[in-house]
Amino acid sequence: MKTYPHNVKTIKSENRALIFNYLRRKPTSRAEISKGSGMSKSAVTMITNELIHDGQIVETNSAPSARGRKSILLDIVADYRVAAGISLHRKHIYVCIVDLKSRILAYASHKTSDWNNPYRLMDDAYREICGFLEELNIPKERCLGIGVSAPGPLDYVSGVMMSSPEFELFHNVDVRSYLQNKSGMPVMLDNNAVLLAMQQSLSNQYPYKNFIFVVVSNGIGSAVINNGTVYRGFRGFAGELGHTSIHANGIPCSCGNAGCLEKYISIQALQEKFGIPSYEKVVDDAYMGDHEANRILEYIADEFSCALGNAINLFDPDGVIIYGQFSYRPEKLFALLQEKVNRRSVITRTHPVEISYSRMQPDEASASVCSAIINRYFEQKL
Amino acid sequence: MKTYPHNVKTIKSENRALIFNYLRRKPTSRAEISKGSGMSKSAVTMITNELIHDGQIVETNSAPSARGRKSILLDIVADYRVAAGISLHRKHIYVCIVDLKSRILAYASHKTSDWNNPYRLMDDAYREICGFLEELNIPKERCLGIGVSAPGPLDYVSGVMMSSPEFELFHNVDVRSYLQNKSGMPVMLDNNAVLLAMQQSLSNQYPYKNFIFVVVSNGIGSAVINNGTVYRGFRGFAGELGHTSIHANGIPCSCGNAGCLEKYISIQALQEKFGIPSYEKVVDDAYMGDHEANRILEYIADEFSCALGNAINLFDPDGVIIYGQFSYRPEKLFALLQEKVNRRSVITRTHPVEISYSRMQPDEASASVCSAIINRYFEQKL
DNA sequence: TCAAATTTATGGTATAATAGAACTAATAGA
DNA sequence: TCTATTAGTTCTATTATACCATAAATTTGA
Repeated sequence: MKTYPHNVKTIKSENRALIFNYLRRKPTSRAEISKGSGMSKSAVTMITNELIHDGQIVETNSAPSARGRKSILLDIVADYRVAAGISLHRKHIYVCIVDLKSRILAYASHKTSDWNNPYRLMDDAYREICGFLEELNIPKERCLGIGVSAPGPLDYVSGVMMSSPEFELFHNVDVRSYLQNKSGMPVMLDNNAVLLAMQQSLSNQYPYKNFIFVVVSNGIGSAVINNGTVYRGFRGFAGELGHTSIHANGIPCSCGNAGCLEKYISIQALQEKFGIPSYEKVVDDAYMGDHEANRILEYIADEFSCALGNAINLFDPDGVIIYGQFSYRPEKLFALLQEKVNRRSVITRTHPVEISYSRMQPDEASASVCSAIINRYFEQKL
Repeated sequence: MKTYPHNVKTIKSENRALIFNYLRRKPTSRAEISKGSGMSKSAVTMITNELIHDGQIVETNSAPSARGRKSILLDIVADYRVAAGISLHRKHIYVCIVDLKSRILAYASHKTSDWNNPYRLMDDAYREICGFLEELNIPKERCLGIGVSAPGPLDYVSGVMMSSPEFELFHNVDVRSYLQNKSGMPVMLDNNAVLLAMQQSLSNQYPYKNFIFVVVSNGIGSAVINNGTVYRGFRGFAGELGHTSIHANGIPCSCGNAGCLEKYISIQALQEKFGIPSYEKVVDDAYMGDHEANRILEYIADEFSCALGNAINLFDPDGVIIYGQFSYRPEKLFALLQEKVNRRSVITRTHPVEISYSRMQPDEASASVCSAIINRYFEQKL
């Protein structure tokens, strides 16, 4: 249900966003954009020339063509703007400056146990951002804003972090207001699974149009990308895969539910159940043919496939991408997962649903903290 | 990721759709539409006058106002167009003609066991539709198309029914092509849960913006409405709640999975487990204070709340609406469900998620078979 | 009863954006 | 060098809206 009207002015900004959606994936010619998007050539010319004039895009080399005049590729000007990012993790905090192509221009990572004062933490991070911008000689006006990522429950609409077991001391910290007032820049708070999924969606590593992105670390979070946009639900809390129950009367979880996936396949859970030293060790042993190690992988695949199968049955994706822990030598586990998911999910009877591991590089993942800010720029809802 | 461009012409059709979205809910004045939608008064006047001229809407009585000129309410002309519907159930087939306000103008229901020849079935249904149109003196041109609903797995994009345990003999029946060729009208095939959810969404019975609609009959299906539109997933198979597993190693299901919700709370399952004569009897007994009957309700709520909690954790809705079987004297069961879901779902820690039973009337539900066709008309993507 | 205030609806004009056609530019191959 | 082909630009007609002024209808209160 669309509640905003369209007028002559919105046309242009929507079409501009459409053009950016091509360019940010790869350099593209005017002709190709016109054909792909359905816009007239003249409209594409008009908009792109304006963007060139502004310095937002440039003409790069020309692309070979079978016959006729070569096309001139247009490309994003990566450093037209930058974005700052603050990534909160359980044991460290990561601060970075990122360009429009998600390349990291500056970063720092600090260990921290000082969760007592989230405001001081934000102060420090903001000071660091200012320092980076100065070093890079980038005036504040060229910084689009600050993206903040956190693993815990948060309200992305209001920009407030809620209390969680992991971040005990973050009781309704209004990250957005605080940082926005301090910096005078737009601030966007988001869940790290959502941000990573956005980044993955853009990376073209997998061709999925509708995928579930699962982040396995201490907890298990997820996000769903539906035709290129994040499925948010009512308040943006969608995707709590880790607290999905696979045993209605199973192991009690701190969340109040019983049988939560996290209680079965998180590293902590595996350590408790099997006494393993590390997941990597188990995988290495499994490849060496160790029976017990293979049994553990089988167990993980069994439990995980149940939760994944459920999510697939509900979301009907064309792919599932798993990020984090299980990406270590993933072939063996993923073969098992695929097989078991195929058995469990009725959706896979109608079309294949590929279970893949994320090939995102560490720096891409780090840069993802800015992806909401950068997306906002490219949408240019002027 | 929008892939169609906007031009001067699309503006108008989108704004017209915006106006219809107000009018189909309730009669509304031009002024109110203008304020609510953000469109200028002149644009609203322009479009509505055109629609009046076409006979698509009319001015009705004027609405009282505190001060100043009374506003003139505009209303849909319900019989400007009609839609035909064919609803396939396991043991009967339902055929109807519906107006733009989802009022049933003609209908018939037939018992049938003749699933041997789905084409003859469609032939019969289409003949009946033609008969109805003749009786009602409605020329074929005024019929928007034929909506077809079925409970089994189907591809709404291509309009093909797939084989399922319930409809064994429907092996890839191309309902759309067959009926479209026969009738020369647009044909839309859809899942009955989706159609009911669309109808519910329009009915304004509940204020939810993002709800999960669950249909409990022989199987358990569901559909998710996200900001007024159906969440479809990759190929429209989303919402297989009934084959969501709540016991990873539970009762084997014909779908290949184990522990599917259907295997626990479907009437058949309850009869097998508890030997009950009918669900209604159990409920009546429970209200009379019967201990065993209350135990059964508790059991249902336990199992159901697990699947619902999972779906809520994944979709983050503001409400869940349950339709069908459990709507019989629902207060007792729904109180239990609400309590258990609140315990199981982490989402309910952040905002309330109401578990309600659908108050849709039987005729509304029957008319829902046409809701995709009618929605298509009101969207008027000209 | 009548004027002021208020709200609804309409009409005219300026503006913005696109489509489409005609045109120029560049390129490969015969 | 000529031709077919594709890329990109420019100009004009079209279309839809916003904005402003105005008209119409209604209530309030003097």
